Amino acid sequence: MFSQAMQDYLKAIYKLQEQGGVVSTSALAEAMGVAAASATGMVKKFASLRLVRHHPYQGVVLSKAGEKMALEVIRHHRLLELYLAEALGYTWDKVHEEAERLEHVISEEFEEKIFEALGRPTRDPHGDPIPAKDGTLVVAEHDRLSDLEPGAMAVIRQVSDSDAEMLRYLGTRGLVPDAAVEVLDKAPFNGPLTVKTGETAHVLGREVASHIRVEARAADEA
Amino acid sequence: MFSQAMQDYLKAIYKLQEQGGVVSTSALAEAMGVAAASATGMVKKFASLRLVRHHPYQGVVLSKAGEKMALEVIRHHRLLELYLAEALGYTWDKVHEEAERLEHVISEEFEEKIFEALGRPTRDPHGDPIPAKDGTLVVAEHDRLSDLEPGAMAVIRQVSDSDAEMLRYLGTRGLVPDAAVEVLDKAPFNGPLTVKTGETAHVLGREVASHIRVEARAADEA
DNA sequence: AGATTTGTTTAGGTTGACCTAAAATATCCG
DNA sequence: CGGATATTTTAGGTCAACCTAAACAAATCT
Repeated sequence: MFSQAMQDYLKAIYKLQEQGGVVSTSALAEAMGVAAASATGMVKKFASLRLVRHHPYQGVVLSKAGEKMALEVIRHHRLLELYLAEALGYTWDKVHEEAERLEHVISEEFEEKIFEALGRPTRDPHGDPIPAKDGTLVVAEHDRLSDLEPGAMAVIRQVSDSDAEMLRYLGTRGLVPDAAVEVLDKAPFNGPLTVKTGETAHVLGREVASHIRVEARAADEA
Repeated sequence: MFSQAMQDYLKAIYKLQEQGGVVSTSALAEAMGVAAASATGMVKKFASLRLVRHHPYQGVVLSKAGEKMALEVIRHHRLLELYLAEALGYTWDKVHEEAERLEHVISEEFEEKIFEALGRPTRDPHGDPIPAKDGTLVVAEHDRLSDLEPGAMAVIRQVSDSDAEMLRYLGTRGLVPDAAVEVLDKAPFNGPLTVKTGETAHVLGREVASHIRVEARAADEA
């Protein structure tokens, strides 16, 4: 019985850890949209619950238990996104927000039901891996756009009839187009992504039907 | 932006009003499982928001606005129950609990999607009417078991392969079998319900496939 | 190394929803 | 009618999650 707030904090720590490596209290506060003091308080609580290890000024690290809890929430989130899109015909730009609220209240049974209904998927619509029930998560090489080589091509599965909608959605995921620049600045190359329609292709190790393509280019080409 | 607690209070007031007529603060507290003082506080808040009219010692009455909000939550609840059962294969005994949590977080869009997916239903699996989006609710004659004439017959739609499960579920809804006695004590007749299997029939104004039947009998017959 | 900048924590306060105990106010009944 | 009983409200407190402002500690720059 962990509060919604706690679940959100765990998820945020996990995501920051995944991207940045070191997670400072202030980065956490920033990500959560709360004051630094609030993050400190929550970190102390987590530390006392052994969900994180905390070395002041050096960041927090999720313990095995903490990571597992974070992954449970993320599993819920990704399964929900997929379910909303596939089963209820949500457009991708709406899926995230709805899943954000539902992820905290669905039962294990609900999770199980949609998991089965979707045919036991292992990746969500954007190619992000869905953690297993046991807290296992396999992150493949080149899973993230920011890991792509210059000139590599990433194809994102079709979302809806409206490309604009999908792009807006990807924007909220920090990928395209504004946020992409930000993400890519930390990547091995620098430069804008160009976005245009394409056709079916293999993407991130998996064949998908698609008509939208995200091309990564080196900065000088732009 | 009304809190989950407030939504639950509104729903509780609505239900009490529907059954009992007069809703005292203590009855509300009882229904909500909180101390009387807590109910008083919430009632005062509602009164200041013009969601209820409150005449101390004479009970609270939902205003038009309050009733509309209550019905929105109930609509969510009933649509969810139906969806969980029909689309995800939930057994009836699990449906209520899950809907109870989901009802507070789904968006209007989610509501709309499942409403359409279900073919714009007007009644939930137990025959309870589903309020319309605009807060309209038609309560047909004899909609409730407790309104039935002695000897009348109510058929409840099939739930799962396990009759026991369904009966347990109905129990939580205050209908069968323990709770039924309580409800029926306030009804025009007195006595136990006998519950046994039957076959397809018209029920509460609507034809349903069923193999479970709830028979209401007058006390002297029992 | 010392001072400034940056990041972190502490101290103290607010809010919403709850609680218990005590006080106030109706209702009921002889 | 007046007191016993029941209901309702007030008063004061707790807890979780947030806040601001101030104190403190580390890192960084010259």
